[in-house]
Amino acid sequence: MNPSEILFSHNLKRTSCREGIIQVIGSNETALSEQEIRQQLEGNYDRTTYFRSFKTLEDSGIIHKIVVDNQTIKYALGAYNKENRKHAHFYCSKCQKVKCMTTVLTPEVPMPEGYRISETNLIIKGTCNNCNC
Amino acid sequence: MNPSEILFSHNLKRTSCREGIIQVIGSNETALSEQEIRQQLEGNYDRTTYFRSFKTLEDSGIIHKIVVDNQTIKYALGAYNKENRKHAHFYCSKCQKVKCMTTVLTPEVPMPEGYRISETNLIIKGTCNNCNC
DNA sequence: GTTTTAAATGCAACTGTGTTGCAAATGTAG
DNA sequence: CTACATTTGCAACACAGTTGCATTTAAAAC
Ligand SMILES: [Mn+2]
Ligand SMILES: [Mn+2]
Ligand SMILES: [Zn+2]
Ligand SMILES: [Zn+2]
Repeated sequence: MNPSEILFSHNLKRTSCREGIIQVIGSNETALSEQEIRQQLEGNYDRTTYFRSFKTLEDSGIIHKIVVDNQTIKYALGAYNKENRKHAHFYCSKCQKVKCMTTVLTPEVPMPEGYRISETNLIIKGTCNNCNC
Repeated sequence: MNPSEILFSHNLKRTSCREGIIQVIGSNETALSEQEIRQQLEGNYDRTTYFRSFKTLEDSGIIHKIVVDNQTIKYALGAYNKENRKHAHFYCSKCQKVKCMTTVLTPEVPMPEGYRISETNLIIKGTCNNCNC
């Protein structure tokens, strides 16, 4: 599916900003920050528009947001794997890239009595296969 | 150990701001944000001083920082349990409190060839035992 | 194709976090 | 008490995030 079809299938208006964001994120191996997306995007959209677009796209599940730390936020396509499970994310402290580790699922955590889990986020930091050569 | 002794044992100057931060964090069950710490602290310190104090205290391992999302940052005492292992953190989306789950260790994650892990963060979101009554 | 309307965008203004440089204040060792 | 290195306060700045409102636009209705 191309960006336009993706938006249509989620009952979202097909605006150039949204299509551009999906297109750029979809053509990268690693997750991208707002700045990186903006640099790869032709149209010059307002910051507000980016944030509202990210929110809309995230709410619909077209993209997902990865919070590495309070200064490092990245976006990638999709949200779940085939089994509707969430995956871990890897942050390389050398190249600063964030990769969706689709083979590493977030763990089922045994919680003390009384706690209910809605979401589990697993962020792994280290150096990636590229940077360890 | 009281705040003054903690600072001394880490070769840090015993300033009132640092002692206050340690004291406030140490007397709370859950992790605290900068604002919450400031509210419970008597002295009126500059924001810069807080941030530099947090950094110093974190670098020395006296406190640890918990990044729930890019808008929610909390601080708690300590950094490791007895076995020098890191624990998971629980964020309650009802009461917004963050709790160190010292019984839940961060998992040993099996990574693909070539990746080296330096740190693993596990953030669990849901509702806590207090809010589920 | 034109009209209509709800939704998306741009802009201005604002909050909050994080960061730096530098002068003044302070903790600590001698 | 004195001297000195460290910490602090202040000013200035960078940048993420958020809101209200007027304008523009997508897409449905005609
Ligand atoms: Mn991912
Ligand atoms: Mn903790
Ligand atoms: Zn790398
Ligand atoms: Zn709660």
